[in-house]
Amino acid sequence: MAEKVTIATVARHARVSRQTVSNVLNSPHIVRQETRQRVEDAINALGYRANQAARQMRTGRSRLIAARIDPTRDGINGSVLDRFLHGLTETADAAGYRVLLYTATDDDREIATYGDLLGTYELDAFVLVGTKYGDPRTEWLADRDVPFVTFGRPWDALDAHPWVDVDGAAGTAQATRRLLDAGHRRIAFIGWPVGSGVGDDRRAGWRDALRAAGVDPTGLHRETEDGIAEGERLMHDLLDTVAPSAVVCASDSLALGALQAIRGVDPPVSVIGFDDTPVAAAVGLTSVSQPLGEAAARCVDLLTGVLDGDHETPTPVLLQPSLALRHTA
Amino acid sequence: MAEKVTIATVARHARVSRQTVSNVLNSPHIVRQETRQRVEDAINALGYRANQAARQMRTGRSRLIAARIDPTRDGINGSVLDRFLHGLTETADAAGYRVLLYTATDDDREIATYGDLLGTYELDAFVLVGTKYGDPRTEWLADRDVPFVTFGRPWDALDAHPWVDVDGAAGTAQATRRLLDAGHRRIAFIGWPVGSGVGDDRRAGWRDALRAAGVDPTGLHRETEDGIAEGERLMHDLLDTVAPSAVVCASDSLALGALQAIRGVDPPVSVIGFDDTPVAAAVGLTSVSQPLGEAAARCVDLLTGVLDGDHETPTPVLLQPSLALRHTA
DNA sequence: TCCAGAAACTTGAACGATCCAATCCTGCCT
DNA sequence: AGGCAGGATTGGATCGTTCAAGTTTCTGGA
Repeated sequence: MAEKVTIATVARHARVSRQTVSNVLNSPHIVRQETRQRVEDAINALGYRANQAARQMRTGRSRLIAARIDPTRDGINGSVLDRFLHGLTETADAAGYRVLLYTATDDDREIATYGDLLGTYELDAFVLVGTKYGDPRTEWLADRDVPFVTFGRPWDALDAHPWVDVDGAAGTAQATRRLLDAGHRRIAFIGWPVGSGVGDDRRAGWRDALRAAGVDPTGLHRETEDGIAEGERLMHDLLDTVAPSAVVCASDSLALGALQAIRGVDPPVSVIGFDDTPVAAAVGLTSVSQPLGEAAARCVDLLTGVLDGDHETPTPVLLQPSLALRHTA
Repeated sequence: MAEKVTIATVARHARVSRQTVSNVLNSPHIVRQETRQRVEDAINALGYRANQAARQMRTGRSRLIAARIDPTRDGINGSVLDRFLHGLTETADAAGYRVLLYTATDDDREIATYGDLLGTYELDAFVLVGTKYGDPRTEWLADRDVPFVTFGRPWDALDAHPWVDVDGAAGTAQATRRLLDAGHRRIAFIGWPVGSGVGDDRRAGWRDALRAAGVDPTGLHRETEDGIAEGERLMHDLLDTVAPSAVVCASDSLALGALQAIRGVDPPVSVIGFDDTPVAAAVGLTSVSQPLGEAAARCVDLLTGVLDGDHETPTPVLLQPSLALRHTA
């Protein structure tokens, strides 16, 4: 069994001191070219890798980023997180960071987990997916100067922290305009109850696009919790009352419900969902697509900016979604 | 700013030595009840948490488990990994371990990542999802005595390592029997090309169930790569040639394609998929459901067994799937 | 040739926990 | 009262790295 290769092993092999090896790794510019080469050769020859625990103990930095993985709720929108996490892992890796998972069933437990992760693992930063009004989590982290980024903008506009988000209103507006261009006028909207930032934003995009086209949106929208059954119920309600020729939904779950409700209706009602989930692709549902990989990459960018460099709060990033066209609209 | 709470702080507060505090944490039974209580009170009062880096440096154990997160491929089956990872994180957490994510585009890179993770982070173990014939990854890990578990049995039966799997054959057999019980006789199967362990296993379950019922499976199966379009194509082929009254599929993707192919066919053809993905739930597809949370939990069980205790190779675990009944069968 | 000053490199100490070996109690028995 | 056994407690060393401070080597100008 080969003995452990430490910085001392490399130093001996390259006939320099430990510190010089450390300098080659962390501040190469202060080491003479010739010496640096000798050390690098030794590192390669021995297959040396810096021990993260020892480094962390001295520097207090773990090069670990925490991200939460949720229980798959209704499942349809779950894959959004899945794709985001993959992007996050990939980009973080390239930046020399690793992603650590955690779960929590509610905000209190999540905050308790923060304390635990910070205390025992000395995590460098957190990535929060999803934000809401008066989010206690961001407040807690900000109070303790823990670096974090949210995927989802802060709806309070109280404290400014780094965030990345996708412009949901632009997405629904784009969807609505496409329906308008196709000749639709009675374009309904099925969304979430007023009060959720994301939901209100998506509804606003639809409403403003209609108004801009001179169409009165009054009475054309319905609100409910997310879910297929809920979407189906509200679509039936819409068909019975205002008889829209098209509908934009705040999620693919709702859109899927709407699709079931309009089965057999003639002329066919156009439906557009939101999130471009695998389900949408599977059933041919036109849907607003979020650039999740890009969003994850920008999250890492913001974090590394805070962690490795400038102390000023970086500029938030608002990404534009696109429309994945399929045969329902 | 409160200063850092170390084991020395706790010791001072409880009027004992550092070692006693360490004993309370690691070998509570050798400390007198009264003293233990005093130390525990101090720990709570100060909010002390053992620094993982320092512990790791001395013990060489990181209490970190690595799991791979794949790019979502066709997306439909992606949520399987999602749900597994969530279960893994939850159970690992309860056992005092954390899950670290990594990605890799091919086996060679994945193995290179193993070396990196082991060298710099001293990972305790790996969880591999999916196995294939002659998997180079398990070989590499086994050669180096790195603890690992696979979710998916070793198809070679060469080297025995701990694994957890779901009995795919039992799942398709159960699906097939349900169709037989409903009166079907011409029950087809759409699966993956011969040579993948998982695919062959699922086909075998269907075949054996048919034979057990005295039905000749010859000519009733088709093979293709996974995908909705592929499933649709092969279902059309089946309808044109053997005209089955029901079909069992190796995945929900294939089943979804089959569903599209039979639209309008009368009498309706029954379809059963595999994996019970969100898509299946959404479109009402009956599907074989894997106990993913349970599988993840058993993976953690096996790992902790290897890590914290006995040196003997633990017994593999084969879990039974169930049938999620919906309206397509 | 000599010296100042910079550059390059080396040495000792520290991070916070655990392990080891030595010491200190405490209760019990004679 | 003294001695002893056994468990409880203590100090010191250690893991591998980086920081801070010290020492040597190099460079160039008078």
